Formats: sequence, C-alpha cells, structure tokens
Amino acid sequence: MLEKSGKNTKSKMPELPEVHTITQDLKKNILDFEIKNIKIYPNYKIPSDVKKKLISLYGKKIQNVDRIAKNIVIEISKDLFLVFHLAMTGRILLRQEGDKTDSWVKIVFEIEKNGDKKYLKFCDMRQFGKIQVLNKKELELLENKYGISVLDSEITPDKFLEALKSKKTNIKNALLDQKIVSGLGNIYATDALFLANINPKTSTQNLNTNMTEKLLKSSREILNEGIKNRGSTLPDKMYVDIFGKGGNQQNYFKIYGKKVCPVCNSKVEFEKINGRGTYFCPTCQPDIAKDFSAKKSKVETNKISEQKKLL
DNA sequence: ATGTTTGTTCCGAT
DNA sequence: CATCGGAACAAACA
Repeated sequence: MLEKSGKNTKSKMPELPEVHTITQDLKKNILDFEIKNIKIYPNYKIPSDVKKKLISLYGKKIQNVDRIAKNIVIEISKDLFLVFHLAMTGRILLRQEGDKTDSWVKIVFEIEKNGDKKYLKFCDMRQFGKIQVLNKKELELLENKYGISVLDSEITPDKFLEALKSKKTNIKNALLDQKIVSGLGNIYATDALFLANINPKTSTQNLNTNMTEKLLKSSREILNEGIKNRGSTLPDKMYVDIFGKGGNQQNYFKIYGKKVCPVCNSKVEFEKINGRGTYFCPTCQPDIAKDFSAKKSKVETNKISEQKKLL
C-alpha cells in the first residue's frame, strides 16, 4: 500500500475486487519494465496537459503498482505516478507481440525488460475512465479524497455508523459514496446489505451499532469473496483481468440479479435507488421505517379514538 | 426506438 | 454556505 503520510502503514486495505485483481496481477508482471513508447489513439479525448505529462514517462522504469480506492497507481519514481480509474467500462490489458487485437483501445504503453516486450493497453468503451499523471503531493490529495475502507481492520462498527450517519440519505446511497466508504460498488453494496438483512432504503439516521456491526462484517465478507474470485464479470463481459479473462464472483452473487430470494424464496424486488439498480428481499430486508411509521400511526389512531371516547 | 449498464463529477435546488 | 440528488459523460446491447 502506498504510505499515507504519518498514518498507519501496515494495514492493507484492498477494496474493489476487480481493481485489486488487476493491481496484483500488474505488480507480478510489469515491475522493472521500461516505458519505451506511448501511443494515444486519435479518437481518444485526453486533456492536453495529461498528454504532455505522459511524455515525461518515456525511458522510465516501473517501480511499483498499487491501488488507492478504485484507482490503479503505477509508481514511476518517488515523485511520479501514472494513475488509472476504470469507471464503468475501462480495462487494462497486458499483451505481447502477435496477440489478437483488442476493442476500444485508447492508449498503449510499449514496455520492455531484458528484450521482453509487452503492451500495456488502456481500453475504455464509454470513456468514463480517467488517466492521470501525478506527483507525490497530488497523489496524496487524491488519497485524502476517500473515506474509510471497510477492509481496514481499524474500522469499528461505531466509526462505521458515524461515517454513514454523516450523509443524510438512504444507506445504499451512503455506501456508494466513496467519500464516506471507499471500495464498495453497486453490486457489492447490494449484496452486503442483503447479507446484513438491511433494507437499502433505510435512512442512515435510523441505523444503530448492531446494524453497522452486521453490515461491516457482510461488507468485508463480500469484498474478500470477490477478491478470492477475481471480481465479477457480467454477461456483457465488460470486466476482464489483464489477461482478458473474466472473474467468477457473478456465480456467487447473493441477491444481485436474482428473481427469487435464495434464503426464503420470496420474490425479489428490484428498484432504482438514486438511479442505481437495486435488488432486495422484502422479507429478509424489511423496511424498518415503514414498520415504525405504521406502528406510530396506529398509536396515534388509538390515541384519537381514545380522545373521541372521552368526548 | 427505448431502456439498460460494474462509476464519478458537476450543477441546480433546497 | 452546506448538502443532496439528478443529469451528464458516451457507447453498445437487448
């Protein structure tokens, strides 16, 4: 892990399983390779200052590969970092001479070590992804943008609750806000909420420590399982690892994409929550706010009828 | 033709 | 001024 200035450096904080997989594979395969050439495809819109900064990478060797939240960070020197964010449809592929061509290629880094030549390709169909060249200070600024990581062993249910409550919205939305919790995406957040028996529409203000304890545990479980299975590849085959191979976590989804709850056989509900497709089981993930207000209105109704009696 | 999509940022409304 | 939520970014697929 890149060292956070003055902070605990021993805790490894893997987050999004797909990015983690790519980062680890890159680390095993491109260290000490020299950047010989960089080809930017003409159809790729890249800010001119980034284009200029890329030139400063020529002739340098790759020192390390790491990850900050969902960013892949390639360390070129102590003060020079190449940073990728894949967003929805970005890919990093590591190819050799003669390999088949790839779709949606935007930038190719030709790298070489002891005569071994490889092609590091940045591909992006929808072009929501981002490439940056940063110095150490800018990298620290990037790192500081992110909230707590659920895989950080120092995070407690209390700290988790405090972080989530700072955003007054539903729990699903808070979990996806990287400034609050970094690393969970739509699928993993959906599955983590299911495992914790929490309705995705629950207000963060209605959470308690018992719930965040469960959610912390389920989030860690989901992310660790995703990492073990090298991420998830949906039917569109958008995510693949650096060798072009899909992950396996899609075979272990808990509730995402399901029609029937695997635990209780209830019909799974699908709803757009803050614009993101969300699956949940109405039985295993009851809406506590609804129960609460139903109870409350019942109490009020009783009160009114009592008052009427008195009159 | 329309609606859908693994993420993030920006801007208007409150 | 802070915070929230929806639109926008752009392309392929069903």
